[in-house]
Amino acid sequence: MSQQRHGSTSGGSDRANAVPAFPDLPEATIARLPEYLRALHNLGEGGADTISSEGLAAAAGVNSAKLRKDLSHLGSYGTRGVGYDVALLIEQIEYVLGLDQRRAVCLVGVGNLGHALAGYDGFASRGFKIVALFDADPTKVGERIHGLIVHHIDELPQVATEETIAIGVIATPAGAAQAVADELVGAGVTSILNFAPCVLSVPANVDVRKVDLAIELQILSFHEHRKASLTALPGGRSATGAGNQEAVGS
Amino acid sequence: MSQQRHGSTSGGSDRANAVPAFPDLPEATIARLPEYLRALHNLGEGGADTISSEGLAAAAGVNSAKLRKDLSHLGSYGTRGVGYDVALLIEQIEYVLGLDQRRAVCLVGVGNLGHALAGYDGFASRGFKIVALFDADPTKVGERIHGLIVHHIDELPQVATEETIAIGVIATPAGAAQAVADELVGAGVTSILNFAPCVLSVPANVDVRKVDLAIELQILSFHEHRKASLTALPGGRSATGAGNQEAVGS
DNA sequence: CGCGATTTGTGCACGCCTTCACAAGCGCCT
DNA sequence: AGGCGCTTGTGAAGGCGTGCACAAATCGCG
Ligand SMILES: NC(=O)c1ccc[n+]([C@@H]2O[C@H](COP(=O)([O-])OP(=O)(O)OC[C@H]3O[C@@H](n4cnc5c(N)ncnc54)[C@H](O)[C@@H]3O)[C@@H](O)[C@H]2O)c1
Ligand SMILES: NC(=O)c1ccc[n+]([C@@H]2O[C@H](COP(=O)([O-])OP(=O)(O)OC[C@H]3O[C@@H](n4cnc5c(N)ncnc54)[C@H](O)[C@@H]3O)[C@@H](O)[C@H]2O)c1
Repeated sequence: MSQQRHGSTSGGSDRANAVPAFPDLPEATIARLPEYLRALHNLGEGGADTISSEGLAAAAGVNSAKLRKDLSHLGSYGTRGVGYDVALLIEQIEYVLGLDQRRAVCLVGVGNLGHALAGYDGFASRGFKIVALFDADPTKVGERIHGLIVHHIDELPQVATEETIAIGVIATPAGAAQAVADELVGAGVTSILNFAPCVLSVPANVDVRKVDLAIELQILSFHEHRKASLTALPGGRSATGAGNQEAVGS
Repeated sequence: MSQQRHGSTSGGSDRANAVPAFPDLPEATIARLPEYLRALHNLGEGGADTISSEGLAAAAGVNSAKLRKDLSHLGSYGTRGVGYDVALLIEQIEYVLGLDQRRAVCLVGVGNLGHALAGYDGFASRGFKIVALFDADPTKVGERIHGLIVHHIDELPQVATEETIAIGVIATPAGAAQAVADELVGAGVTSILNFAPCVLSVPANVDVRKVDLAIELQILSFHEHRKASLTALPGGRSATGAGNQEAVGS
């Protein structure tokens, strides 16, 4: 989820002022919208014109009531007795998420992980485009990866003036992440996706999301540990095929 | 996953010190423990013997009250007026997370991403060890990556009998993920970390966590969209920056 | 034209999580 | 010994999210 909400915790005003184009969606809802969107695309390719909340919920791995409530936050785009128009709903969700406008992404740290990310087509397929790669290692600068040339990190300000970069992805070692974040912020980046295992400090108007594999594994480890300590008296396995899924979370 | 929240283990049994099966920690707390652990290791290397909740909270990017409440769930390992003993707390958290026992991990799908994951030392540094790599592509089988040989996916059952594999990591295309998950479950894996953008269906006793880059980017995109539609100017800068994605309980 | 089947949208209750605020505990200094 | 400052641990309040259950809305059909 997001770490820094709107900065004003004590500011009494707020509330109901923001009427830009859409209401303030619950953070939990926002985190699920991309999942719905993916499910909708799959369904659309399967030839479905409309889909019920039950069906879409199953495809997205969530409760149908939750899905309906989530979608109700965007407005009423369903038809009672029928379901949701797949194409219309895709359009709406993409609009709310701001996916209708191409967003420029830059990637800093073209190492093991960065290399994989640079070639990931999951970026482009959702309106994101990697416009620049950066690294501090002179031996990597100039290298061509998936059609992009690796720039030196010092060139970031200049590249940023040529093209407005909204999102920066950090794939450097943890020790360099804060410095990189500072440079990204200085270059005008307002959203950061951080793969380095460390806490980043950024201005309040910058959003940071973190992906940490080690944390995911440790959470799984805890559940393994717990499961192992319950084997004494398991009480039976339920063979339900119910899928259960952790969300990301945010 | 299932939520058994009956009062089963309640009662007045206070297992304040040491060992056995532990209380049910809130899922939110579990997700933060690894972050505390990382911060503690950093602090420990910095030479600190004790750390206050305020200091540790800052290092982990959370509220200090939250941190204290989280730690209180594990028992009382702090000293009022002084703080927490770094080494002791590390030991306790590692125990609770089950990191004191080495957990065998296997990785399925040695492509772009899988290749990077196979070489990631963030696994080993927390008690995890990749014991096997699998892929379906005959041209990749036999390849040696970071000291490990890539096996064909069909060999999974056999390898699993040689070594108990607790955790499986899926880094295949989405279309193959469910089939791979089924095979992992069949081989006795009870925890899965899924990088493929799809919903997995597994038995109730298997935990699944999902990491989806595209979702992270889309959430950032939403906030970009929102920020762009607000022409107001924000205020100061805050020093928080933890990212944390949350999720629902397993 | 009305009726039943179907599905959305939502009021409501419940439980989890966060955060505040403070008493209790601990060490140190005088 | 006693006071004082510092820090933990926690009770309580409030907010957020979830899921149930149902009224309202819509379609198809006789
Ligand atoms: N490899 C993985 O599977 C994986 C998984 C999860 C998280 N991570 C994390 O992602 C980060 C990168 O991992 P990796 O395995 O790719 O490491 P890596 O060492 O292979 O790559 C790091 C890259 O960052 C570059 N770099 C270093 N300092 C820089 C700076 N100041 N500015 C720009 N570039 C700089 C290096 O030159 C190198 O190319 C690490 O923080 C790691 O913990 C890696
Ligand atoms: N590359 C990235 O940066 C990135 C980032 C996030 C998520 N992902 C996701 O991770 C997954 C892998 O991405 P990638 O870029 O490495 O793809 P890739 O095509 O490079 O690698 C996929 C690998 O899986 C193997 N494979 C296919 N079917 C298999 C099966 N049934 N059993 C075992 N192995 C099988 C393929 O042979 C291939 O080696 C995809 O689902 C992708 O969406 C990738």
